[in-house]
Amino acid sequence: MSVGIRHDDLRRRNRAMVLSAVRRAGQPSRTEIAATTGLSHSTISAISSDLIQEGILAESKPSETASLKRGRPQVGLALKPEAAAVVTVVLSLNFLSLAVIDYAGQVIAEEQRRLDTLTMPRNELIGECLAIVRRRLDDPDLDVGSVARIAMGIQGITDSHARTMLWSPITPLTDIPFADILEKEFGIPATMENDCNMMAVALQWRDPHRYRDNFIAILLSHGIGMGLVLKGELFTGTHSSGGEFGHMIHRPGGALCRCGRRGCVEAYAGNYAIWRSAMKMSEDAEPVDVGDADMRALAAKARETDGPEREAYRRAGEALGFGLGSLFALIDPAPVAMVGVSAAAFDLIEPALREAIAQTAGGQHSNSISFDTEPNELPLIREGCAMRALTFVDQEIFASGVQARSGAGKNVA
Amino acid sequence: MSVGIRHDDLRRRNRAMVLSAVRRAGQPSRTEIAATTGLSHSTISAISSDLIQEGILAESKPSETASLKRGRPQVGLALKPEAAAVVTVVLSLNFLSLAVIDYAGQVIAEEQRRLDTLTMPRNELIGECLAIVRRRLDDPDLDVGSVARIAMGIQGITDSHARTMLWSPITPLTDIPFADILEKEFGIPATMENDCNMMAVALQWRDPHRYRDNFIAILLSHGIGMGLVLKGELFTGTHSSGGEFGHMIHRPGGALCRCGRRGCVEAYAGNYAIWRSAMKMSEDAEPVDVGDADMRALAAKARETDGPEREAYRRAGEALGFGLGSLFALIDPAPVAMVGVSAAAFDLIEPALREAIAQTAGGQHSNSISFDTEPNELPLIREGCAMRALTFVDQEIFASGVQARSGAGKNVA
DNA sequence: AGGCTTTTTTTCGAGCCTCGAAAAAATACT
DNA sequence: AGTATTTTTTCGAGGCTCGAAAAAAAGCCT
Repeated sequence: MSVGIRHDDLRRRNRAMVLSAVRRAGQPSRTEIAATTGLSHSTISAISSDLIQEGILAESKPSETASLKRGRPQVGLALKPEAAAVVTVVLSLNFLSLAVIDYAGQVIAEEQRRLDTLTMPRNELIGECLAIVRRRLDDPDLDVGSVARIAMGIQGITDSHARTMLWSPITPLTDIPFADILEKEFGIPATMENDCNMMAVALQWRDPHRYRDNFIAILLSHGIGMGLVLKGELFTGTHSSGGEFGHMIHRPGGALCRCGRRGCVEAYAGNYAIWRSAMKMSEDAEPVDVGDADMRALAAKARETDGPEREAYRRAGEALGFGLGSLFALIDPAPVAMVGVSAAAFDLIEPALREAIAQTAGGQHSNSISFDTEPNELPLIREGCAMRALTFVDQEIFASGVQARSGAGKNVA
Repeated sequence: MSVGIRHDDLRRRNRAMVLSAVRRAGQPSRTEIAATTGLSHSTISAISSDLIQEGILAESKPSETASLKRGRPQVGLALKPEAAAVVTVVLSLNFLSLAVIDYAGQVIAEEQRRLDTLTMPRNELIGECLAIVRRRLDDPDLDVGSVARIAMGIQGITDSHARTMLWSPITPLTDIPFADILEKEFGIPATMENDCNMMAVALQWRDPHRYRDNFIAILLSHGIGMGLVLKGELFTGTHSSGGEFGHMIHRPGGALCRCGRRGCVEAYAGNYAIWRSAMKMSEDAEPVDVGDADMRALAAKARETDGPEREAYRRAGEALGFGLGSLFALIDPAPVAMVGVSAAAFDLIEPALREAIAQTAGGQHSNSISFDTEPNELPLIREGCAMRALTFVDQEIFASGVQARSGAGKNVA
């Protein structure tokens, strides 16, 4: 089954450990790296000396705080920004955004574009995505040769290998192999990631204290999505990106969901569902798009008077609560981050949510389950894509040593 | 975060690979092992020569089928039965069973006992478990020194490290650290495993073709349990054994569940729930124990006439179907094995189950989801415990080389 | 029967890798 | 300026895997 460890894998893995330690810690000294990896000082010394020679790491001036101690001061190691670059492409409803990010994680270029994703034919949609990347790669200011990875993120379902968009609410089109398309066009390795998974990855980097080994990111937007990290690893389905929390069944045969089925959590907690309920429309009413501004107005009204608007949020909370309860029955409770427009209305959702979750087996100690909110999902998705792409470069390219790098490598003797 | 690879880990890991390959394949030749592990012939030769010298493996006579080919015949390597032994203890409702299993996986001794688990005080329950083990270890026919691991399985929730029984339907007692108790008493490393997880492990070994990377084992008995294998690995919760499929919410505020809450899948599909429904009792009626014979009679009656009995099974199927639908939304569909008394009544359950699952997002291709049934759970649980314990011996004891083994080692120079 | 072919297994030297100890480097303290 | 302290590098030892070649153990062929 799983394959044995060859002798050359050893160095590769330990180089990867060092890179990972540096990316996580920022500017760790060799001694710190030795401590976190458990490898000997001599090994760290050898590996970091190689990595510096190859132009992947650079020594940074000793941190000023260290001056208090006696002894030889530690010298920090940092990722060399010019060692490589990655490109992120995020496709969401009527909106396409791109960023170029250096190896140290800084944004060095970006571009955004509105487009009518719902009605675009297949060729045009793909064409726009390729064009925005090409424009940036053609930029003479950019060292094109150093772009080592493209990570595309999309709202919707992708396959478990992160290569193909299987289905998305932003377009009627299905099964677009974006990763293959990008790779063929630009000759740069690419992935097609699920938006909520990338949100989770970003949270892990933003707040590793709170979001480390086990947590849940839930997107409360038009639809309901989820990114799940268990035991420090992104959880995906066996075939698709999985984690379709929004389509767990809340009430069998219940309200009509955007997916065409009935009773999904989303059919009670998605923006369209809250809107439909607040407007006292039938649960069978066809889902409609609701703008962010309208949702904010709805939330304001719900806060003001105890009418159908407030009841709509209450029902959304109930659906989310029972859904989370079922999820917690499977994985045990974990911290939750609520992301998206309706996360700004979490005050309206939370009471019913907690009440519902307390009625479930998974929510036994519902008070100890903590929620955090973040109304803006796009920056998170981009950050997640960036970190995904960068760690790929760390683990799969730079860890392997001997690779022809055109960008920063040219200065090396 | 994760730790670097030391030089000495290399050998350990590769020895573990070889042992795993031999356990999986039965009597593979060195050449076959080299092929499956990807290691070189020289390495396999060196490692297997060590393992033979240490009394862990033994050469077996060349297989007769190979005689057709030219060339030097392959010589098979097999696990040496005397290299070690493990003990399994399975505790279920009013029933305690033990088995001693040799390193090659053959049962070499067993004992079973009835006891009144529901009313036994804490000390007695623990005492019975210790006593049954002690009796076997005191057996003069048994080479006690070679017992390298005890795996205990219990119906109920265990912690994610497989050390403590947190809760079980077979006793009102909670939080019994059986693993620690056994270790302290006998000085042999022990674990406390969840029954459904062990069913899943056993299926993986019984039919690796069907149950390999992704599958689900569901226990249809008094309660509803689940063991889940994803990407080849047993899935557990973050704190508990997790996978409490039976307590996902089917109908918010619905029928009374044994767990005291309402609307759980189990409150519709557990034996007591089917019985309650067939007897036209209220959904609020307190759950009662139903014997296996009674359940078989109920199933027979349901097959005979289209009355409340058949309807009860239909409702059970519906609950299981919507529950599976929600589960599949999270992990994507996978093969399912139905285990336990009510698996023998799966013909009564299946139609409604398929109908329900077809109404869910996860069950889009409900016809392609395949079900298998196995009415007897106890043998599976024992097998799972045995394989768990044996692979522990492979990976954690024998893989590390230099260890003082009393049993088979004494013949080594 | 004896030599030849084929396949499996072992042997042997080369090349890496990590480790521990000791040396070197760089700073604060006295 | 010398000493103590801490970090980093150097160096030799020991292990591990690998590839190539040799050895072993059959069947095949004349």
